[in-house]
Amino acid sequence: MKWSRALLPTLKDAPADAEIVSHKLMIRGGYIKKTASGIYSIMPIGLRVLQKIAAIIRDEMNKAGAEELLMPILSPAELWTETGRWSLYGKEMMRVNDRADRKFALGPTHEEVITDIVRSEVRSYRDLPKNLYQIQIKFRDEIRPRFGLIRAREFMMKDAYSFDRDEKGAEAVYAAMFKAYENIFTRCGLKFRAVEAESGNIGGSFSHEFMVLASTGEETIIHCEKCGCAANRERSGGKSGFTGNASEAEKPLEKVSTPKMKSIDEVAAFLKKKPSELVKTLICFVDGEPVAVLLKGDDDLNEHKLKRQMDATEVFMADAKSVEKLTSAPVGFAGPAGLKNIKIVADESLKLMKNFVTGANEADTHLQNVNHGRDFKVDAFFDLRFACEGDSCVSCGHTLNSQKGIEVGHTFKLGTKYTEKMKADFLDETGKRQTLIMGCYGIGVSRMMAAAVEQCNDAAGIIWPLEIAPYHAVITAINYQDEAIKVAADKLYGALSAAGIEVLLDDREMSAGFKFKDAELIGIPIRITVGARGLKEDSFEIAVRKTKETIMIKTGEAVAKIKELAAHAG
RNA sequence: CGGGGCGUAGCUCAGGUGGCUAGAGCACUUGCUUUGGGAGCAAGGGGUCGCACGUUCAAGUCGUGUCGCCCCGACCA
Repeated sequence: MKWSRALLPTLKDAPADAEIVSHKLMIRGGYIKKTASGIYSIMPIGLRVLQKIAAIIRDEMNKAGAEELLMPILSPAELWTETGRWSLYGKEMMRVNDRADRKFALGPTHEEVITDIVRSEVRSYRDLPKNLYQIQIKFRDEIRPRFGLIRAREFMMKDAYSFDRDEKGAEAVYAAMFKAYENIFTRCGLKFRAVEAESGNIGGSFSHEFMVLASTGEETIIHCEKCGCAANRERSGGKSGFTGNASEAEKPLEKVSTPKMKSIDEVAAFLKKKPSELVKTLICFVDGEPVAVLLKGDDDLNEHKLKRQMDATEVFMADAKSVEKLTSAPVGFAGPAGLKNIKIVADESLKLMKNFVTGANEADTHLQNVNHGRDFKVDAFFDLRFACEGDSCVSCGHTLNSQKGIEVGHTFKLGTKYTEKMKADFLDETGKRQTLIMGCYGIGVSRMMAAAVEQCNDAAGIIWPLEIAPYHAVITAINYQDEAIKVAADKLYGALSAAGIEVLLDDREMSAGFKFKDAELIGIPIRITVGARGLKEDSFEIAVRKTKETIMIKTGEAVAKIKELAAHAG
């Protein structure tokens, strides 16, 4: 492609509304253009990247025995009603009515649709297993779209759905998908980590997330270098090194005035204590019931753990009004002692604590030397805190590290969650009706493009891994108006194209510096400079974007060298 | 949905206590010069100042409403 003919608008300044590096660089590099909030047009070179990622995904999915299909973007309300998700999904699912006023959803995911297809076509164990996938636009009306393609409302997704006759089969396909995912991210040239995860809205029994590692990622991964286990911060159950003071004698309860001290840090500083000597009391609603949750002052509540431990479907923090009503004190002064009509659950660390500080359920007042058993009764102890760096690994005891990542893939073992409700079953060898066992496997294709940029960039711009770069090479023709340069550049362009190298020829009437900056901004892995200086020596200059390494090469050897570089860069 | 902010040229942004013809840089067009790190000179084109209503002799500027966009939070691939 000749640059002068491409729609490839680069920008010196990033638009004011771009916040993170991938968003800025993709807009500046002409990869994407915002059409509405959270809705982007993919510009030509952006599409090239997306298609390369998609091609790798297709290849690995096909190799793993999956079969591609394409489902409609609109799905009828009736299917969603069958699983209950028409009402459960909430506003994130965009709903539309057709001319006859029939209700449809803009597909945020396709479990219902695929299950409907499979239940009507699969009747016998002989038809199993099945693993079907599509690469398609999804729409989720996000509460707050942000970060460009990282959290867009409309996005490209690969979603696969497997159907098996038994657990053994389901686990085998899950393992195959896991392996395929590892291959996909590796082939795309990305550093990533697979972690244990919460299954969230989709549901199911277990699940993994695939994180592209990037310091700017929103997700926190807790992992163990020694045994290799890794989990999303929400899921991770590290053991804290907290030893407590359980052997201390119980001291008499004491009321202290703490005017306007609401936060743990304020109270701790005021009482000259460490935050870990305080206990925070959080009022939550667990399936509508108020619950007081106690944690060591420097720990944070992991609501997912609370939800799981209490076998609840919905957990949220109480609003200020409810807190005041339940504790008869303003927010910031809640404590377990004296609480009535409310269940009290505590993190396990409290077992090790004596003579701690809590709120007094009274404005501007805290209690010192509080002890459970004596001053209040804990209904249950659970692991409720967020694991953090420095905790020790539950499986091997080694110290845990944390990393930031961007979630680009998610695999779920769904079991019969959908197939049961939708009566998707088959007859086994004995003629008995059995429910299909399902799994689902997603990759955010467009998010992956953004995550790659987030992982691979420098001050000058994007640094694409070769496998997903829009072009392998760019020929920067300095002064293309000069006949000798034009001839040399055109010849090289033709030779590279013939050799299967995807190459962009910068034939614009721009100054050299401008073209260099543009080439670096859009992130093409290999740049070949064709200019008078090199031609005098019958040479071109080759520059590798990633290493900034430059070499002079005789014009006749350029194609071979570039082919070699392209092969190695991967 | 709660809190905050912003809408002026393709992009970044001035102007804002009302005042006559709305500005700058970058980008764009033409010409000349230039050509190995975001070139120089000259001449140009481009705006219903988000939209509506109101106040006023007069609104980019003040008021009300509305729409859009962004940030923080709750929520999430």
